[in-house]
Amino acid sequence: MDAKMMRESAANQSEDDMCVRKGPWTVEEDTILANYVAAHGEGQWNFVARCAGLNRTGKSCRLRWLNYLRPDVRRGNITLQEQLLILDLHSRWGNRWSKIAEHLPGRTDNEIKNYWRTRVIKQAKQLKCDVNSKQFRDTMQYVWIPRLLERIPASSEEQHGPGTEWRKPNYSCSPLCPGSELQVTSSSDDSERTGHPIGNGSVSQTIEQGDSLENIWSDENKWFLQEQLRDEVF
DNA sequence: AAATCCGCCAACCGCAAGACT
DNA sequence: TAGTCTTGCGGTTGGCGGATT
Repeated sequence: MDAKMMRESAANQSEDDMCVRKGPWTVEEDTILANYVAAHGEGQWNFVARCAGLNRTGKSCRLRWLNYLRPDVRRGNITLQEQLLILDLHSRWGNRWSKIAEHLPGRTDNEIKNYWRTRVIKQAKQLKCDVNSKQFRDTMQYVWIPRLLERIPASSEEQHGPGTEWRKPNYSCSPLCPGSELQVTSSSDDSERTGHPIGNGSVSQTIEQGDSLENIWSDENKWFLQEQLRDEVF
């Protein structure tokens, strides 16, 4: 089919948009879409939607295929390695979900985005800081990422042979930004749960020139942060 | 047992960029 | 060059199911 026919087809589609189906996909729809893509390949999603007899938009078909039906889509929990990679890549590229997803084979941008919003932003809220703040980034870089590295058994590295995307990042405590302040706020629940006398309030520390996180945190601050993070999924 | 809350995830929406006419 | 359409991306929402009250 040439481009002209595709356009005519697309033009006719606008009439059908009035009664286009939305919401969850049925097994029948999945089968139709999967069979059609298997026979004709990906792309031209508006055309696919129309010719496969699916009362869906092209966008909806594309999304369903990429996020669910594609044979190489990986399902299940995000592994520790994947978590680490997401944190690492997000620190470099920000919310470039599709770019990050390129480095996690089988994972979709949607899945990574959901992971970030449900897990990482939740952690930031618990720490009462903005997810884009330097405070949170430092906490991630100097606390969570090292903790993840500790939890990844050596054997798991063997599972990632040559040619795979996974690599163990080399993190070090570089000097922090002078003048910024690290702060963690606690609730009475924390002291009740842990028995530590810190109680309500917050701990904070202003960063001086040349400081690294390791040497600026007092023992109490370190302890508090560890307690905050002790049971986290990270 | 019923009601409510909350986390997770699939799917939708709006926008921007690029291709095409 | 302007208009139209497709594709891809990131933000947001709604519903489901498990946990809690």
